[in-house]
Amino acid sequence: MVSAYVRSGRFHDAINCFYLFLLTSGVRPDSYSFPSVLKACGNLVDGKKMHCWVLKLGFEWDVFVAASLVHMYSRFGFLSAARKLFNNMPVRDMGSWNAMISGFCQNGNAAEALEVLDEMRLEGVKMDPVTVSSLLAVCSQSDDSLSGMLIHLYVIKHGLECDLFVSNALINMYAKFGSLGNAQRVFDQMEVRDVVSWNSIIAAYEQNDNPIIALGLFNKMQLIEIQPDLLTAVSLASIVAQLSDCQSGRSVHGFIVRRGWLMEDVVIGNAIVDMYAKLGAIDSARTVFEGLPVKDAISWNSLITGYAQNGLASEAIEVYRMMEEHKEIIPNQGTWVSILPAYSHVGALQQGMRIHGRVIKNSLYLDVFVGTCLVDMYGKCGRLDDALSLFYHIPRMSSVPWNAVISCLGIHGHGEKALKIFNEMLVEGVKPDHVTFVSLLSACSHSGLVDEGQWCFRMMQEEYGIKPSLKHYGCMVDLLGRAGRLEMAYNFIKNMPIQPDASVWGALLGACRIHGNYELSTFASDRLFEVEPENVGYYVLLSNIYANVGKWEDLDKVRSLARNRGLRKTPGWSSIEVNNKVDVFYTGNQTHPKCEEIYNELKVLTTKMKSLGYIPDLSFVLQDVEDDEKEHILTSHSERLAIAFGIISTPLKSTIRIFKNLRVCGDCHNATKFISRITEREIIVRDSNRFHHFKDGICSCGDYW
DNA sequence: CCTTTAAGCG
Repeated sequence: MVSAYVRSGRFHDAINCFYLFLLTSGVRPDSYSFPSVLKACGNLVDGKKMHCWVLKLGFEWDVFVAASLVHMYSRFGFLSAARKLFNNMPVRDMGSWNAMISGFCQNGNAAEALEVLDEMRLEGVKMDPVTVSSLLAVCSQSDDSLSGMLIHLYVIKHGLECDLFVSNALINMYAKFGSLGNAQRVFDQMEVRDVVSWNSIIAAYEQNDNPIIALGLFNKMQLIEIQPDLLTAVSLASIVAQLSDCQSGRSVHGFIVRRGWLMEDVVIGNAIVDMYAKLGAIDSARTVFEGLPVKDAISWNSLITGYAQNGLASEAIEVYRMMEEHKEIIPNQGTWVSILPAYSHVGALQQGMRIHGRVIKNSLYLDVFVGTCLVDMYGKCGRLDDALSLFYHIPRMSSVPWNAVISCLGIHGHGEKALKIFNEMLVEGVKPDHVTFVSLLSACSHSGLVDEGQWCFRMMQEEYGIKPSLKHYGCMVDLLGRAGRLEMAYNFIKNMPIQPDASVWGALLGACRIHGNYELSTFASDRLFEVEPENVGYYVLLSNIYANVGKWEDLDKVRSLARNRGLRKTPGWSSIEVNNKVDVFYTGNQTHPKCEEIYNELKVLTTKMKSLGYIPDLSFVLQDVEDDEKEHILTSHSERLAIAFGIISTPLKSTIRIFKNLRVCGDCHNATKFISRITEREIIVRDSNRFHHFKDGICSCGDYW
């Protein structure tokens, strides 16, 4: 009975059953029941108590029972207790060694496990399939490919390859290391394969971004009538998400529901939540999440990430708030990595800093993922200095934190500094990847560093053998175009070895907007509407160009073109965080509780601005209306409402941080310069493109934007 | 008695 409970994972029931038996029946347990119940204890916590019972009933000389105790203690990481028992063992068989080693392996304690292994070798005891399987698992967990390969050599030398467990462990290990060839070779050599073998090889391809081969293997597995289990389904969910196959997603969901697995195991539920989120069906993800009988931290993390990745940052923040209300759910590293990007996205600095505090409390501040998210958060919330000093305190062996800090410097317009940090990266021996160069090129383009950008683009290909992607090309067009070299940018596009996409033509069109090139903008927009006719942003951009040069008929044409395609202008909004709360303003907003005060403040400001020489630039208004009306439209732009709200709601002369979902309008940019001078405040505006730091009537970007 | 496969995040 006890062992039946253990096999089905009901450890509490196993232990309770054992105690009931012990205390009521008066019959001595035998040497078979103790090992089972000790295994249950190893999965929970009260092993000490059970150890007492072993001693009380005189079972400590039983080899099996003693080995179980050793395993339990080494699994908890109680080195000395395990060792003491081990040294006192009457007989040391293979099982005792394995008990000790596997305990450490299951604990993730690779170093200890390998130490015991050395000892075992010194005593002339050879590894058996059990030892090997345990060790291979821990090598893959701890990324120790060297030890893993050595063990594989041992396996070949001693003919252990034919063992099912050993082969399965090898497939898993090679999958973890990304060597799919080796994993496949082991799989092909196997004479007998069980469901674990199939799951392992399917997961190998699925986890290494090869969903098509993974799916093929799944079909093969069904053909030879191996029944898929829960773990197969977990891989399957990820496969269909990678293939963005919504319909198959629904089938996988149905398959799992029919088998009742969704109610049985939280892991598969989480996998389905993640699958729907990745397929963009965030509402389905929410529904599955709500229906889960048990939710753990990963369930919550998956939903938060799902919202954040679908661009729904406020929903992600709301879900995190709900998660905090469930005291029994303890947020972990994954939670911070899910929620921090959402805070970055809306500029919720104060809330992000609260997370920073918790991260330090949980000693997770040295985690590369969390550290990178924090750097990104500080950078994107306008605290560049904090982002930089934090960067130097987190591990930076991989390119990931470097990419984040370079990108932050770029959006703040510090191109030179970004290049300097890139140089530091090379000096420290960190290899740049394709993301590094996207960050770097965009940093150059924001700062007008044309030559440096071209140098980076060449170096990327010649020294690092990275083939430029559309993102890189887009950055280059932006770099040349912004700097006014429109002809060069256009020739650059013509010479591209791959088909330019909308982002590339969009960069050219954006440059035309800045430099007012009517002819080229017409040409660029024609190409643009061929490849991406449904992006409303480009119609607005083109309207801006036409309005600027007074081509009202052309503007009307663009408008009706967009209208005929059923497109509506993305509403502009700006947000500001005051007292841990994010307020959002839409252009022309009349519903905010402080609405009247905001418009009054703007009226007062505008008068002062005009006396200092501010002239509204009416060319930024797309509507063909009277000048008075145009001026009013400019004044009610969302960024201006947010700034005015900031002025009346925060202490005098304190810094104001604004977020805008689209690009800041040129007139608002000019106006903010005046406002910063009048109110003696630093005003930091982050728009969809970059940061603008306004202070004493000037902007850090030097109007290069 | 001791052995293999699990979901989220840059």
